[in-house]
Amino acid sequence: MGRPRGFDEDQAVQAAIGVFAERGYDGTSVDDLVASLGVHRNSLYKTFGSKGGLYTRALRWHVEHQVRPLVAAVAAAGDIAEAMRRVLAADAAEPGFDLLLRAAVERAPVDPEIAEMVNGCLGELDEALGHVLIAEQPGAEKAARVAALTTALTATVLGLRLRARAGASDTQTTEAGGAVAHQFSRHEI
Amino acid sequence: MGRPRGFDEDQAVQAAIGVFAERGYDGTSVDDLVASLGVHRNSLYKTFGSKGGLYTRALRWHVEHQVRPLVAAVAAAGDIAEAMRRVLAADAAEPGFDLLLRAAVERAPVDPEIAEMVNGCLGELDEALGHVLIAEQPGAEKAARVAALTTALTATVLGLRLRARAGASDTQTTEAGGAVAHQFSRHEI
DNA sequence: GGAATTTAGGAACGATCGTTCTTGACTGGT
DNA sequence: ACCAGTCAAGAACGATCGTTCCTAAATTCC
Repeated sequence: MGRPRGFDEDQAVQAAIGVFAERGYDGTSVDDLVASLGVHRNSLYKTFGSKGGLYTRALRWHVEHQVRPLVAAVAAAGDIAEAMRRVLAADAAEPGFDLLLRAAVERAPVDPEIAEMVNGCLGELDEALGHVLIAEQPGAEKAARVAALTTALTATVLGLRLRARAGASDTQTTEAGGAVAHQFSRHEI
Repeated sequence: MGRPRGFDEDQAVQAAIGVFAERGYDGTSVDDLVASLGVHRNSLYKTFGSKGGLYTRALRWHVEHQVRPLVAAVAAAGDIAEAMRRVLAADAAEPGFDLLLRAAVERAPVDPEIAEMVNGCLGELDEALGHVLIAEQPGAEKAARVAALTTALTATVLGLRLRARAGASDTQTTEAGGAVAHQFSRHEI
């Protein structure tokens, strides 16, 4: 059935995640991708259709294989402090969720498909944090309030990573995460 | 002293803020700027030096004239709920702080001058929230804990605006802001 | 009313953008 | 062995990128 491929598709997608996360969509050229992925132009277009197609594939892979496990780890945490610690630890290490962050800022507003993936993923994180919050505060039945708080907590996580990217120190973000977790855990919500 | 200018410099900078905030740095071409600012190429380069120079000027103006008043309004708020309301209201309206958000994500990591401006501005927001927090909780002397909490609160604000950009509804972000403010205000920190 | 000086208006630069085409190398099925 | 089909390699496409150059128009100073 023809000549076999000289590259692994998933491996190429993973490399694309790193490049897009670092330089952004508009800041990444096809030449950059060709050089970083080890996949030649023709194969790239044959396999992914376009630069945008590769980006969508990369974000999908990122969400499903890198962010989803992080969400699962958060959902399995015993308390908010532990959940916060896990999400910030995964954030500081590779691969984190930098591509999701950048996609939310620069692609979601102009690409409905990207927006749907981003919001779906953030919604899952909301849910995970909600489970931890409810398990920790068994007396709180007000689902609406929990939902609002989890939205805020997810926003805090995103914002802390954003500040880390912009130059904030690891200790600053770690302490901030711990402080907000403490604030949420020692009183009822 | 030569032919007078056919454009207002501050007005051009303000227009640039809008364009850069909407399309990002790499997503904005000089042709876009020429068309949106009503300033012709030669004048643009004569006045601002380069695309990057104009971006720096735009961000500086944004921080000093648009974000700073917002920070002042936050600092003057009576409690965290009011501060949160003010920051989210200014966020939903024009001009908000979208350029600061985008700069933090896509320019601060690669441009030290931008990083310094962004972090300085976020630090001011931290301070403003810290004042409100301390005034509200007069018994809390632990400055370190307040600093960590304000870092987290600033991150929450950034994250909520990020989610709004990505498609979250106004009510969702508003309720989230209210919920987190409530969480911070009705117990001591 | 020139001379000097500054801006506006565009054409034009080389470089790079995303994408396509051409050619040859390599494979499985008959 | 040969044909059909897939992939690699790279040249090449028109368009657009950020930037510069040249000329004409408009102002102040003498």
